[in-house]
Amino acid sequence: MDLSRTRTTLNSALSCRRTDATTSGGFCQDCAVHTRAFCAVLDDDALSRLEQLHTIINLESEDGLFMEGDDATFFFTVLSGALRLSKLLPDGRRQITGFVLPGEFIGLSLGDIYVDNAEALTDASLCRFNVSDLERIGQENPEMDSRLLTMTNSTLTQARDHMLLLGRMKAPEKIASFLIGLMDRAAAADQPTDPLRLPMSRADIADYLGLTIETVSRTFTRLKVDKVISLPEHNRVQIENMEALMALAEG
Amino acid sequence: MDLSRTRTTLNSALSCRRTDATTSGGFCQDCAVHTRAFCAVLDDDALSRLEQLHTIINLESEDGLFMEGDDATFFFTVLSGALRLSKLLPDGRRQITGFVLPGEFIGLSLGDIYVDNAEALTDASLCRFNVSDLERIGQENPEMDSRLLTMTNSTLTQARDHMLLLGRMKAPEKIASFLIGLMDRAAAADQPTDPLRLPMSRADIADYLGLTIETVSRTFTRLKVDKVISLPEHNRVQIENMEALMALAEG
DNA sequence: CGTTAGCTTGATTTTCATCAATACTCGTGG
DNA sequence: CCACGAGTATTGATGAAAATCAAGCTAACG
Repeated sequence: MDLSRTRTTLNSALSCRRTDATTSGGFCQDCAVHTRAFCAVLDDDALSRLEQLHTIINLESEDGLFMEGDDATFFFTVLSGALRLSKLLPDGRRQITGFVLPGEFIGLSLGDIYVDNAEALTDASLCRFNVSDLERIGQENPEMDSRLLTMTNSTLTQARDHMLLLGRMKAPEKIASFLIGLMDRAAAADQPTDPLRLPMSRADIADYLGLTIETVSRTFTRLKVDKVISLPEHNRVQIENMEALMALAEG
Repeated sequence: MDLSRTRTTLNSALSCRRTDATTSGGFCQDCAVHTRAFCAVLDDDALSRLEQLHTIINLESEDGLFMEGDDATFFFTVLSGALRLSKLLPDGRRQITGFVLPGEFIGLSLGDIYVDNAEALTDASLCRFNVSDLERIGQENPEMDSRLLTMTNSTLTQARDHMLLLGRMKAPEKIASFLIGLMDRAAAADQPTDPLRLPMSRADIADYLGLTIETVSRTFTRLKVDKVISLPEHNRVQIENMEALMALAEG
């Protein structure tokens, strides 16, 4: 098992390239995710206060946003790109607990520290707030907590589905479920699904599905041989037989 | 794999023994969990409205409360006992996604149907509300959503910890983590930890940890042989070497 | 007691991880 | 433009962990 990951130094949020609200020239009304993010339910008053408080953060692929154990000072909404959340065992074994897509948020913590690692999967931009500012706005805008509750509950539902996958599915079922889930999300975001782009490495897929990269690779070639998918490029998948894929995903 | 589970008919919430608010004679102030449950943050006014709306449900061990796909009409707070939440694959493979203890709630759904199965692990009593009633109270009492958010977030954190266990831990590590977690929860609830009671069967433990009952059993005896634990009874565990157990749990 | 459900133990098989080598991709510099 | 090298992916051979198959055992209950 690769121990180097535990030693990898991740950038702290503070060291990322940053554009503040006044120079970014962006307003919430123009924001790419303003209809989907937690702030979509806020009125103009609250929104204009958020505008004063936000900072735009730009990450490059593989940049770290925060690590497990860091002070949970900030709360982020993803504007573009994708991030991964992960947890590590002391010996470096890694489990990716989820991918975070535009409109979704990161960094809502229980106590005062983050409970997982967040890293950019692709180049990404985020909208950052101080947790304390956000709490203040939340107290004055009850609809915000309601919205955060709905979004958190949705994430919890996904987490439980993923627990079924991790605990009870075999490798081919895991891969099939993964591809279908990815396709659904791409379709929902009006991104091409034919072929489908894999924005993450084999290592990321393995650590998401509780497998090794070798098993991921072997399972892809197995599906290829069986004419269920084809792989025009290493990070593009063409689904050739959707019925077969769905049959696999269902167990 | 045992297919019989998918055919098992579970009682619907409607068929459970029920005591309504007037005959139960219970008031929120006297409730065993009134300092811990979601309703702890409500003022006297809201509480007295809840009193009018609640119904006490009593379950016996192994009774079903609801199944995945049922209309999500009700929301429940556990007053006593414990329940399990689970998800099934079509062929009967089961993953237990969590145990629900007194003070915690069940049945907050995304859409209009439940996304998992809820069954009593032990005899249990619950406080039941109509989701629609609760939503009304919530709109008038913003602190309720804030409380539900905190509790849901806490459950999500547990779920992610469990994903690390399911995806990356070996059987002995899973069992050790499980025992430590159980001990912490028992200690937090002022229940005896010496020996520690296992309120669930080997099958439940297996389906919670993503193992088979045979592997659970073998791992227990392995820990016993290694003098890490002893098993005075099938459902009591005595931790003999806490250091060794914690070392295992950490990987 | 006898029966049954739940638990343990043993033998064998399967799946996936590990170890090891090879190929592909892409960027860099000769 | 091609050679080189690093990182990533694939493929192959082997091994280990856990599942499966199959008896027994134990404890609880009529």
